[in-house]
Amino acid sequence: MKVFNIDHGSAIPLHLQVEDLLRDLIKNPEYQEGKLLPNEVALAKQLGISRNTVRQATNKLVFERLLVRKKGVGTTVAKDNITTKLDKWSSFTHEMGEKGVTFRNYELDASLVDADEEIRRLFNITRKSKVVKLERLRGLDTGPVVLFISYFHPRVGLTGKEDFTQPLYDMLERTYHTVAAVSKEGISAILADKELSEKLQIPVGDPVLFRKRVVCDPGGRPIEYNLGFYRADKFTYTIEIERG
Amino acid sequence: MKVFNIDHGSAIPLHLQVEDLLRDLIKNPEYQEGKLLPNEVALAKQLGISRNTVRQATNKLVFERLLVRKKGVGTTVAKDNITTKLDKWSSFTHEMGEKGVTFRNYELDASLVDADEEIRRLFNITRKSKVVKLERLRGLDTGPVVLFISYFHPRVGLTGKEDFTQPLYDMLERTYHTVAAVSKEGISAILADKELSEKLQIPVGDPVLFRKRVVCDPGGRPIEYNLGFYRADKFTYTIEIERG
DNA sequence: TCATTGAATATGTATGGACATATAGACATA
DNA sequence: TATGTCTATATGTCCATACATATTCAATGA
Repeated sequence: MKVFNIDHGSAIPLHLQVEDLLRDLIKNPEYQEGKLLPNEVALAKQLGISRNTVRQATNKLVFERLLVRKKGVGTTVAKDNITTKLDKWSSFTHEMGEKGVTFRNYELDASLVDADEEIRRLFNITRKSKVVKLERLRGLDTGPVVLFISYFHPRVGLTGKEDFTQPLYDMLERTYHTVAAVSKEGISAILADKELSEKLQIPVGDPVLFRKRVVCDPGGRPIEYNLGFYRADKFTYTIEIERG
Repeated sequence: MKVFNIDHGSAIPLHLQVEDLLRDLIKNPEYQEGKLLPNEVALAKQLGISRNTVRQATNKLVFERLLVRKKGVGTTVAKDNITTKLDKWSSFTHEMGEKGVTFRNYELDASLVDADEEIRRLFNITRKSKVVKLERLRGLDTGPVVLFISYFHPRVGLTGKEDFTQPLYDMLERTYHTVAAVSKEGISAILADKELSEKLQIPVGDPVLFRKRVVCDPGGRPIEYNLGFYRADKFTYTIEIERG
């Protein structure tokens, strides 16, 4: 059993230490299955801090809907988080597979990079945090069609050394227990710059379909920020209606 | 100027009273434009409560990203919330308008109903809450194409008496200051039951494209739960790829 | 047997105080 | 002019304490 300790001398605020400690603690299967967490008073005493500080930490997890407090009973790990798991969510690979189209990777590169301001805000992480960046150039046998650039939230725990050739969301679910449930996305069109033209093998200035996508887990917490650049001549992402 | 008062005798917890008070307060344009809110110590003193209670209230709004606290400076209303407002988000009416297709309403009915369990969980509201339900049957001149059923979060403030013939998200933004920024959606296919077949004017058992959509404001808070039932023979919602 | 009471226990609410730390502005200095 | 320093101010962190209220369960009593 892991020993939980609080460092009163540390520069890290106590409530943040407790928060991390709790995040670790509730990974334990018995808590996942519904066991009551140590009660606030006991936990405070055990850690040598005040109950208020414990609450400050748990408050955050409660807000994130990781924990559920019940007056007179105790605190447990939330069962099935927030949004009804939507009926269908499929990765790009699956969508294409269902259409009978086979994709291949032209380039694939993963690395650990600093998070820029946009990503920091989106993921709500600090300046010091590193994120895994995944760049994938994918297409048909006849040539590349789409360039994906993905950034993953540190919470997921990727190292950048993973095998990214398998379907991404399957891998996240199986290996990292991270379920991609919903996404927010916006679509617009841009012109190909030099880099895009080279990668997608189109002239500079050609139209490119640009899709931003934030993939979230069932609790609505972001796990991936994904930029997709599609050859507009090869790919349409539309709502279509036939005239009656 | 509205007088803010706290009722110590009320059954409603003080921090909730303060929370409501703040929600009202920050609707004031000067705060929307960045003016510092009254500082915590002064506010506590003015309301005759402790600073911690004030913080308990502001904490919630900070969590919701409505407020931003800055150490040594003060607290302000959050400017442009959370997710980078995605580049493009358009309502169904707009999407169709851009394609040069004109839609008409075949049926339109709004009412106040009890929220079922799914909606309560999605909106995080209590059993007692009523929600506005909007049912719209829309289509081309040649016949109905899609049945929309929408539920609106009570926070939006709809009564059910609104003019729903105008574009929905425009109306929400202009009249209710609710910005629909992002949505989460899932798509699946179902078979038409009796009700659907009658409304969409198709045989029972015909395929129907079923779309669940949760529309959220820029802070990620749900404002609408939307079910869309599309005639699959008239409407496709797809990712298409052309063979090279 | 069954309903009521009451104790134990957990979270919910609220107070009041203390010191730490980041910020902006005024001021003094090189 | 540029730089550093001091200070007032506001939030950040943390504590000890008290009482309210919901829940559970065992003991009690009709």
